[in-house]
Amino acid sequence: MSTAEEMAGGDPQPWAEVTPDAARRLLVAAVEAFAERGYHATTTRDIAGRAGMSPAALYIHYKTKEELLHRISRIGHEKALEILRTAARREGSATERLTDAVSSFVRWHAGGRTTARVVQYELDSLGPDARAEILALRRLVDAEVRGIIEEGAASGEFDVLDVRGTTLAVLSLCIDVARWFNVDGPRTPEEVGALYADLVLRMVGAKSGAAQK
Amino acid sequence: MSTAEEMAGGDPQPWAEVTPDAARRLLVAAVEAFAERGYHATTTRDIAGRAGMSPAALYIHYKTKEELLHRISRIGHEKALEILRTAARREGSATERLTDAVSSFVRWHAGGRTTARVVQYELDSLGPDARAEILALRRLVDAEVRGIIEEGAASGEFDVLDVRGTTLAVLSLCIDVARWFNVDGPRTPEEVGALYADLVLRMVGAKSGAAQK
DNA sequence: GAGCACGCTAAGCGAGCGCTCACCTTCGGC
DNA sequence: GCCGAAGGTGAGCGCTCGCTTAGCGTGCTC
Repeated sequence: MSTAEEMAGGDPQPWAEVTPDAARRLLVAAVEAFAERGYHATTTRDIAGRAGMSPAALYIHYKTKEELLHRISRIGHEKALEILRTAARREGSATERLTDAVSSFVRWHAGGRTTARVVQYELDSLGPDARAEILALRRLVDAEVRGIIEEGAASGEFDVLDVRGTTLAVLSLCIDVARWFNVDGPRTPEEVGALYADLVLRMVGAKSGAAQK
Repeated sequence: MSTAEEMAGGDPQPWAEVTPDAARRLLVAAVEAFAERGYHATTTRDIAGRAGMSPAALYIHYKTKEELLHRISRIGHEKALEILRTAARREGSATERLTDAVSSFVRWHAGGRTTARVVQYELDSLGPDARAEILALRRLVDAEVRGIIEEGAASGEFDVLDVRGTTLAVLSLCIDVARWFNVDGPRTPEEVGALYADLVLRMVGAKSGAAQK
């Protein structure tokens, strides 16, 4: 929730839907800790400490440590899905919508890298029920991107041999940004978003010459 | 070291450089356990149990649990680097060498997903010294791929705006295969390798019409 | 065939884990 | 001004963790 995240395209009012205030502070602390050290290497004492509370306070708002991860993961996936839906359902050609989808999705992963890391890489730490729920959200994410690519391919705007495989690769490329992106590195989230949108248009064989912007 | 990994393009004699036999069995058990549950969620008792030994046996061959991860990571990165070097330094055009590099690199990540997962995703679990050593290997990996792309761009074979950014994206795409690839899924490592080689050629704007194979 | 290095085990240590419990504040309603 | 609910704390329980230590069997050496 620090300034870096907000400046870099993150939500200006992140986790606003989490109430009361103490529960939100704990959740934000958990996001930071999970992103830094991973779920299993994070202790409940660490989370409570970051939120300025005693270890016991965590259990007033959350039943277990896993429930914290579950809540983070669900809210994060819903946010990711919303970003892609907005891009997929706006006006414009498949090329424009794919550009919008990739650049905004990448901006979210780069700018909110802390959150995105937890959302994308701690899925296996959830129990079976929670994981199944999150996997359903991921299928919706996949469907949004696949929809754009299918439409572009059907209209002749794109040139794609394997729609499912290409969709997988596009999402994979975007998601992996959360692994390598460095806030102190040479690229801003906006730059990476623009670069990746161009690369993805090339991958789908979009007709417009994105090669020479 | 199971059949699936060997059939799918993995090393037929994996971890042969690790001796004595008991040390290799422990290391193979650790790879499996780390890949399944992650480093921090894996106990030394679990590793020893998989290798058919008592927990104490681990400490005869390795000083700590982290030394196991360090050894796995270094051997894995050396193997990955060797794969890319072989492709980068063979005869042929930049297009041919990039195709070779991507398809073999992807085959390794898909076929040896167990190993690749540990190698690519447990880097943060290492201590500062070990992590620095591994990061040096990763820079060599990056340099091999960047070299091919630079040569293709210089000769006019490729059309690339941002060589460093494109290199990053290509490697990112390949590495993320270890996250999503499923041995029981619909695609073989060879199919993913071929698909990804085609997508990467599109990303670098290779002149040859890979779009219509 | 005695001596011994080596590989391994059974038992367990100190520490830190997730989580609980008894109790303490604060504060709005009447 | 009293009261109960809501939200917090300090202490600590039971457990499992990474790792150690004392001792045992086995096979090689001479």
